[in-house]
Amino acid sequence: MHHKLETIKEVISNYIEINEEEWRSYSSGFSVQTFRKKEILLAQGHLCRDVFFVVEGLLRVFFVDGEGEEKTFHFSFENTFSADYESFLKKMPSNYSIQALEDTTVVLMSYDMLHGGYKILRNGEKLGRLLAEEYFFIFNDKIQAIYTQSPLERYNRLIQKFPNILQRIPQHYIASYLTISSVHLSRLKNSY
Amino acid sequence: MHHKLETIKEVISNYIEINEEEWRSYSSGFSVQTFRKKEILLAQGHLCRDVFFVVEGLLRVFFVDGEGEEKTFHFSFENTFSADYESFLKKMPSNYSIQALEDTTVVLMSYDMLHGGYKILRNGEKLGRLLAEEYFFIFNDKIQAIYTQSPLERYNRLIQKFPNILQRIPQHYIASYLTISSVHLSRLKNSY
DNA sequence: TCAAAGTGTTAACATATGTTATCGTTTTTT
DNA sequence: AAAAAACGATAACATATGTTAACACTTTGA
Repeated sequence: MHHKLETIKEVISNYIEINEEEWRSYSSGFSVQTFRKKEILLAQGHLCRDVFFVVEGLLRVFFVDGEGEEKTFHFSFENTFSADYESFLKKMPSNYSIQALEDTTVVLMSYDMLHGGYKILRNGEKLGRLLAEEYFFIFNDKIQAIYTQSPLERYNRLIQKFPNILQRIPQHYIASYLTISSVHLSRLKNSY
Repeated sequence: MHHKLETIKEVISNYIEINEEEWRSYSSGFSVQTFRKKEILLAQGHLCRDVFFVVEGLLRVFFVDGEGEEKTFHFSFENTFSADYESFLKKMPSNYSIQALEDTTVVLMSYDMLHGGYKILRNGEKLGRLLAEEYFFIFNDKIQAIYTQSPLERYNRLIQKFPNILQRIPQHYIASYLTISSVHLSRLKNSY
C-alpha cells in the first residue's frame, strides 16, 4: 500500500469499521499529489472536484471579497481534510480558493469516489454522515468562536493550539483569519 | 395521521424515499408540543434531547456570553428544524438556549428516534447524512455572510428574505443577530 | 549576489461602533 | 383601566479598529 495512505486509512477507521477487502477497492480511487509553496489547489469560481487530505505541509483557504481584499478563512494542517465542501457536494462554483503555504502533499478524494463508497462500503453512508457531521462541528465551533471570543482571545487560543503557527504562517494571514487588520493584530500583541 | 406531521413527512420525503409502512413505524416516535410566547424549549447548559421541527410559530436560538449579554444566534421559522445539533449528537451540554418568540407548535424528534431510524428506515443513514449536510450548509452560509457582508447588507438581505420579520421579531434581537448594538442598527437604518 | 518583494512594527489620523442616558410610544400584565 | 415593562429613536460621548505611510529587516527569485 502506498505509504501516504496509511494515515488516511487510520482516520477513516476512526469513523467506520472497514476491512482489508473494502479498503483495497476503495483506496484504489485515491490519488496523491504534491504542490509547491504558493500553488493554488482550488481557484475561487471553479468547481471543487476533490476533497484534499493533507499528508504533509499546510493549506490556506481564502476568498477575495467584493473590495478585492483577500480574506483568510481557514488553515488546513496535517492529517485534516480541506475543501469547499458545499461546492464539492452541490457541484457549484467554489466561493473559496485553496493555496499551499508550504510545499504540500495531499491525497485526493473525488466526488465519484466518495459517493461510490456509499455503495461499495458496508458503512459507506455512515461514513458520509460522519464526515458531514465532522464538517458541521468544525463550522459550529468556528461560528461560536466568532460570536463569543474577542480577536485577542481567538489569537491566544490559536497559538496555544498550534504553538508553531507563527513560524509557519505570516502574521497578516493570521490577522485576516481573525477578521482584523494586520496593524491591529500587531498592536494587540504588543500593547496589552 | 396527526395532521401536524404532514409537513414533516413532506420535508423528510424531500431527503429520502420513505414508504407508508416505514412512515407508520417511524412517525409513531414523534411527539407534538406547544409552547407559549417567551417559554424556553432548551436551556443553555442542559442536554439538547430533541430536534424541534417548527410547525407554527417562531423560535429564537441564543446564548449568554461571558459578560452576561444575550447574543441571538439564529431564528427558526416555520417548517425548519431547530436544535443545538452538536449538543444533540454528542450528548454534551448545550451552548445555546432556544426560546419561543410567539406561541409555537413543534414536533419533537428524539435522539433515539433519529438513530433508530438509521436502522428502521432503508435510507436511514442517508437521512442522517443529508440532515448533517443540511445543517452544514446553513452554517457555511452563515459564516460566509459574516465574512463577506457588512451588517447593513446582512440586514437588508434578511428583510428581503423575510419581509414580515420586523412585525414578528423585536429589532434589538435582530441587531444582536447581526452582531451589532441595537443603537447602531437604528442608526444604520435611518441615516444612510 | 543583488534587486525586488514580502513582512512586522509603529505613528498619526479617520471612521465605525459601542455605551449610556433620555424620551415618547406601544405592548403586556395585573 | 392602570401600572409596569418593553421598545425604538436620538444625542453625546468614549473606544475600538481601520487606513495610510514610513521604516527596518528578511526572504525570494533572477
